[in-house]
Amino acid sequence: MPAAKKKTTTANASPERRRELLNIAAEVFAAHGYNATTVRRIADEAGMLAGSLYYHFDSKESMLDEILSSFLTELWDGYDAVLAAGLGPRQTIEALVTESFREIDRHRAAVAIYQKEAKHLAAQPRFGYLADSQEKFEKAWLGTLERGVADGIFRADLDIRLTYRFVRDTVWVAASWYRPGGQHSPEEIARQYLSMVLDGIAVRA
Amino acid sequence: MPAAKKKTTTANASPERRRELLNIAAEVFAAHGYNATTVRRIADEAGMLAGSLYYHFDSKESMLDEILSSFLTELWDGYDAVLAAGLGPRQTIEALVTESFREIDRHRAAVAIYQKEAKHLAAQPRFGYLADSQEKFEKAWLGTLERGVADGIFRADLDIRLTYRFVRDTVWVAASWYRPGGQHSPEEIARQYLSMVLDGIAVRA
Amino acid sequence: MPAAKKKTTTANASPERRRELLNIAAEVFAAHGYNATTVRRIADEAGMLAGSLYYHFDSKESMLDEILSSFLTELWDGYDAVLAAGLGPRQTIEALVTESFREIDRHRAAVAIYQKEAKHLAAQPRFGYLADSQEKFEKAWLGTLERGVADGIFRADLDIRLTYRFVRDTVWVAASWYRPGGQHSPEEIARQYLSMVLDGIAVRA
Amino acid sequence: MPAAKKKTTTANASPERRRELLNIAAEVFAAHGYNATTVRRIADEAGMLAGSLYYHFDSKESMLDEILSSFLTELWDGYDAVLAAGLGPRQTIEALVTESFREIDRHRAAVAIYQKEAKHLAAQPRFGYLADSQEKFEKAWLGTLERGVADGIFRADLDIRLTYRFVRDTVWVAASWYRPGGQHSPEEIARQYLSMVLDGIAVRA
DNA sequence: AATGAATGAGTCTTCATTCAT
DNA sequence: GATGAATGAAGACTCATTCAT
Repeated sequence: MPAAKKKTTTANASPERRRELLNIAAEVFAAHGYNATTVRRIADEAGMLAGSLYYHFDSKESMLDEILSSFLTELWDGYDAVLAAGLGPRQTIEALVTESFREIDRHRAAVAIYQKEAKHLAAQPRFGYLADSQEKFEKAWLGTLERGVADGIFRADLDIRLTYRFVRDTVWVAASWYRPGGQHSPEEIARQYLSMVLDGIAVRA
Repeated sequence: MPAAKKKTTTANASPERRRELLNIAAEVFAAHGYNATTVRRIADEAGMLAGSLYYHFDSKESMLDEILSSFLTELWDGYDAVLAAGLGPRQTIEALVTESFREIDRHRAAVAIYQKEAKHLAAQPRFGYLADSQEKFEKAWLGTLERGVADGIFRADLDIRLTYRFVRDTVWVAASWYRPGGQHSPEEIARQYLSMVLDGIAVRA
Repeated sequence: MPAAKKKTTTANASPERRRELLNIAAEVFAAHGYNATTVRRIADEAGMLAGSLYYHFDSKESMLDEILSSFLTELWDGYDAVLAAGLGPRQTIEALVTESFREIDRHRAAVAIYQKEAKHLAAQPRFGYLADSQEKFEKAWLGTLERGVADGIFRADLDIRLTYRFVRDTVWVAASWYRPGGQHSPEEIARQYLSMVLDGIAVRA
Repeated sequence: MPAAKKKTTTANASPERRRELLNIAAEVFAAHGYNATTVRRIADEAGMLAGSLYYHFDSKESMLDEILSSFLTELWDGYDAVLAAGLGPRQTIEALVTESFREIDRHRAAVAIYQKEAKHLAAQPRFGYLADSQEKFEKAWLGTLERGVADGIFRADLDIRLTYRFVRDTVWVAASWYRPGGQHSPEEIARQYLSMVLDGIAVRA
């Protein structure tokens, strides 16, 4: 009499150990790229043999999946709270940028991976949620910018989609150089970025 | 037997064919990432068999090398001309940004590859010139910004290194979405980007 | 400009070489079982390295697939000809048995593999044709037997499905001991088997 | 340190639990083949973890061993009784066939495994008893048939070895489709098989 | 008796590269 | 200039097995 079949998803193992291992994996993926990272390298870094990782995870891809999806989950928790707060366009942008830098602070590796790999991963069914997230993301930011233009708060003489990309990239690329625990706190970096993006770097006449 | 070991095959073949093949390779590298791109894929795209590429090139890596180095050569031709022109800080930044968007227009694939792979490639001796270029690049941009701050043209209340990264990333990330022959000319995109970077997106009080 | 994309099915390579390799593979599969056979073993037997087989075939499974499907194709060519000939039940059975032994003679390895692996393979979508074939097979044999019983040519006091299995197994199991080029020709073996099946081994009173 | 290396764990545990587990294992081996069966699959089916099986058994192979050897032991108990009874050739064949179907009824899984794996296992020293059994088996059956031919009870115009294989395979292959508790009792199936084998399926003129 | 976590050997497969033709 | 066939090294993954708890 079969007892508990189909526990194949390898969701065994204590969540803490999984987290540890995922952090290690994320770090290596971020540093060398997903494809260039060997499972063995991750295992080395974790002090175990390559095959042992498969006790905790189904595959290298499922590690990536879990890293990205848990990052996006947290990100959207923060974003949704901001968007639900009913702030004005400028305050919304400020809050989104600040929240973004906080996420970069907490999930630097995941963000870096996201930057490098999201585009081609989004094509695979398994990573369809990346495309979904991108769409939702665009709607939130672009919508806020448009509202700001309509309200006369943001400049109307700029191509709004260009502006969107400008702000978006400006924020996320930071993951490529940001180091947690560095000179500036995420909030301070956000403040400076916002100042640049909103007011420009030129001295006002 | 003469000692002319390597490079017996390479560099035969008409330069035009090489260029064609490198363009194809660059496109595929840009789309899927260098590591994820198989030589066979490039060959498929070129209508030949994988092995046949080795009549034209020493290795997959040498294709990458040639793509990146010829891009950087052109880039520095443009940059050096700008830097030698003796312009003021603001005009220099304007000219560098414009030149950069022109390079993105001409070498979109190469720039995209550069963005994704430069960081980890720079560690390898063969790609040492990437690190050199990055250093020279930083010197040029950061120097100009510092000059601008000293001259009272750029704001002094911002962390200058943060500003540098902001401008640098802002420009190059554009390669990830830019499509040659699109709605805006490189010059027009440069103009809008400059307006954002210099004056900010907020309406002036 | 991509020329001839999507030739991924690895149906390159001269058909003769493929056949040679498939014969080798079939022999090894038959001797040790599909699962217990390593790709390396096949390659060894073929005088090449394991990886080299992948120039000719997509996977170990596709070798198995090709072995089984090409056997079944030939088998049904023969069977269909017999069934289309409009013979009486007894003559049909005789012809089917004879044809079967000829197939065993020509495809001994494939038949042995079929015997061992068909049952669990048939569950996989890729090998669905095995189930189809089994069904068609049953229809042909069982139908002929039923016709024979109706015509008063075969005994009516036996469970007809039991009889079907008896005849079916009787024939195919022979693949496990048959060696081509042995003492008896396939036709001679067929003659003796038919004599046993039709008349029994007991001396008639 | 005493020299009692192996078998420290094994053979602990209540014999009933062992039996249960062996039955489960046999079922899985029979369904998917020994090699294709993972220890984890057996454990799943038994509602425990893979490692836990090693409290009861030394190895996967030892499970197989125990399954096959205990089947053969029982089989020979039955056969030996028949052979010792001093029956005539026809009655001996009848008794052996009946006994065989009873074994199939009791040890269906073991018989199915035996059919699939015996040939290549027999080569390994550990399973030498399989070869021994086969030899003894052949001696018993072939001898009885020869005696029958000599006595004028069985036909003399057939190749006796072919006849032997015919009868042998005819009986054992039944394990591949037989389901205990089905429509016919083992004795009834034996009766029908004997009728076919002895008298043939054709209506007597 | 059984679990959780790991080992280590081995498997299939991929892929850059070579080279005779 | 290109093909066809192969090499060889490496990679992801599997699985029987071990063992402390």
